[in-house]
Amino acid sequence: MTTDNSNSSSTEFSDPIDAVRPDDLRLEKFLPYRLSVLSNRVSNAIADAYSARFDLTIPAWRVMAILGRFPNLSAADLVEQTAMDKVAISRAVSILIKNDYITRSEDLADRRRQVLNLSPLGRDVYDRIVPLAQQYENDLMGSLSAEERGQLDSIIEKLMTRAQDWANRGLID
Amino acid sequence: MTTDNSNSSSTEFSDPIDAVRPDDLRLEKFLPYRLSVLSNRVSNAIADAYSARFDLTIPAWRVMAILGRFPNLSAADLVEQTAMDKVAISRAVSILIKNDYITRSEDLADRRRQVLNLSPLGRDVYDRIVPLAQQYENDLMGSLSAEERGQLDSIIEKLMTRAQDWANRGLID
DNA sequence: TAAAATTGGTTTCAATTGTAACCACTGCTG
DNA sequence: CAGCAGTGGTTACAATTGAAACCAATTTTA
Repeated sequence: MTTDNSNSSSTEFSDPIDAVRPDDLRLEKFLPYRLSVLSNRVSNAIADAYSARFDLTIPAWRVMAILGRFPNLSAADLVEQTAMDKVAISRAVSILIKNDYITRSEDLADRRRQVLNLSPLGRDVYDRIVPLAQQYENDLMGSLSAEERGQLDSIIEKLMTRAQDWANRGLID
Repeated sequence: MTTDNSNSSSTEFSDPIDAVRPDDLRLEKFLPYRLSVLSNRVSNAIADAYSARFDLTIPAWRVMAILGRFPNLSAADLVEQTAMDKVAISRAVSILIKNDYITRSEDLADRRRQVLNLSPLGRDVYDRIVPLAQQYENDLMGSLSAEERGQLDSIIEKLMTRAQDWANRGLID
């Protein structure tokens, strides 16, 4: 019920704002901008929560989130799973090891690889951080209807694919 | 259906998380994570385009986007319009002045303020950048149906509001 | 009307992040 | 096998970003 001002999607300007040049860009309606603001707000809030309670950065938390589900991964495996790059992983891992949240052991079969796992302490933290994360997620999702949640899911998927295409081939024009 | 019976506002944690291990968290379904990945992909692609063609960073571009629509703003006005902070604005402005994309003049009424405007060159660049930005936006939106575009608009609005609430009051728990 | 507090904006310094170079090891090719 | 390309991971260094201190002009207030 709160939702509607009329259909705000299309591009009609009957603006009161006199003499708006036809091709001005309205930043506040520009999707890349809005995504960026939204994502930053969300990430900052969560980053604060994690760092205050567990002394964890977001990259480090991501690594833990993956290791909690999938034991015995290497750094390279983490790169695959997290959309983070090698360097970020390497730094996150070294922090986590310093905190005794994860353990690192050599892979005997391939002495370049290191097998990573949550330590008992790390598992502990993981078990406490996951509900916190879920709380944030639920709170966020709680502002949407069940229907909207479904829509959002599929919309993000589509946008993600398109943006990925850009990275691969660039914007075609 | 799944996620809520608790009205999102309330503060009840009656969770029997005593002996029960929390569910694993699936990072790839976690909204904050997905937003972050999506936003980064989009921003990076666009940042590359801008910097390659106009030697502009995203913050600088944002400042131009606003000044193109609203002349005679001060840095403080820009802070209001862009969700960027003072420092970022100050840096963007100084780059833009160095490039001769904008002009800065003293406000006689208040000698702390500086009135900013696009220079003729800046207006020129603006007129070329806006269509490029719109092309990206259209391409992104092109992956959605008209209906989805409307849904996305209102969903973002809601999420934005919720995330803003966090910033103000923190997650209530 | 002289402090004191506020506002506009910049500078400084530390922390974060990205890029490239790098070392150690593996695996292939000849 | 020797040599060389590729992989796993870290290090070094530059660029970006954020937080706090700061200067100058303005407003408040006692």
